[in-house]
Amino acid sequence: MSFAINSIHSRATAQTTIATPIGPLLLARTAKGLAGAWFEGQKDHPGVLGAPECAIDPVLQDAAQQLAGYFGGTRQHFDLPLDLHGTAFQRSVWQALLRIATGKTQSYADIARAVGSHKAVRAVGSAVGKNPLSVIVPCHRVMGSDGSLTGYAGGLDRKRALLSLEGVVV
Amino acid sequence: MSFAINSIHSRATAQTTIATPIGPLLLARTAKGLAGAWFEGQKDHPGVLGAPECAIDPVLQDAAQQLAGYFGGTRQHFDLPLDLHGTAFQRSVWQALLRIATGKTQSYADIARAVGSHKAVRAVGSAVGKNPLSVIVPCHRVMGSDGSLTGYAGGLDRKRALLSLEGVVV
DNA sequence: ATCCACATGTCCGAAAACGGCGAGTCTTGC
DNA sequence: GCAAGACTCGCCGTTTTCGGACATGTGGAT
Repeated sequence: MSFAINSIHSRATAQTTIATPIGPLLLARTAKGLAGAWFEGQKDHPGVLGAPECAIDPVLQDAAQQLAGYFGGTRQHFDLPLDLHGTAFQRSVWQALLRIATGKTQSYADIARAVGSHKAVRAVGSAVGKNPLSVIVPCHRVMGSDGSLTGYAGGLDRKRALLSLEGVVV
Repeated sequence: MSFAINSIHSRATAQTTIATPIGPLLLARTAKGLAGAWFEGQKDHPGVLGAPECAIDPVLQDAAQQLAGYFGGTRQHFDLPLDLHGTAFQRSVWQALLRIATGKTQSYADIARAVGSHKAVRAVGSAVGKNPLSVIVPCHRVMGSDGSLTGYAGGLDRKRALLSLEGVVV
């Protein structure tokens, strides 16, 4: 097995796996901030990371605590240094996701409008699907224009659970 | 809730509800004339209209008075400006209805012949069923070829009552 | 280099379903 | 026999549904 240059595998400086109500979540950081959060079995889960397992890393520890607050229902948004790697288009999509408030949802078309090209709906779809920071970058708040629960790299059950936790009725 | 462009909801300029022996009748007008008359509980009753409730509108007042005369048995036909919206076929059917005299009846096949396509009997049926001006456009004067009382958007009881008021024996 | 597959949404045409019917057949019950 | 139902099928405008084409950015396969 080989990994692309500059992938998370070569950049990660620390990692840890925390428990959540919807399954273990692997957190990874780089020198610049939190760079990855994948549920077990998730589509882009990197598998074994070369980085040292380190539960006392300040960023990871902070993330774990904020996530605990989120799943406990007491925290509405995250405040962490993020290191998002992707194309310019993907980053603008992910930024748009970060602007969706907890408990709200938007459609893929809404995001497309927000990033300036209202017809790039499918492109938005694949960009959303490649979000490296589950939960923290709230890609679960994106639904079809007709209100349908379209897809989620971590499985639709998790998407439903997250939305329901935020008080959204599906 | 949203309404189709160009529906009665966006065109109505005034409305009122009058009492009749067979239940409340909602009247609505547009700039061009009387455009709607629906009994309470009728199939296509538009529900709440956005138009201002206005009992002293000249057209509505005139309509109310003529209807009072009709239900009192002293008036045989109406003389009002009408604004009928529908497809070309529907309008031709409604025009044919207007030519049926009080106290007379015709069959759906008769109407089909009258509008030129003697085989479009079922099509006539649905057009008649969509008549927006109950009583005034006398869709209640249409019966099955065998004399049966087929259907009425406001309920068969009302159809029976109107015909009986006009002296038709069912 | 090219092609394909995607966590979509909009539009347009074709096809099918749906009636406030009517005429023709067949089946009952006298 | 013979009338009054029950059933079938054709008829036609309207409405609803369905399927394909298209627009778009990226990554992986060929």
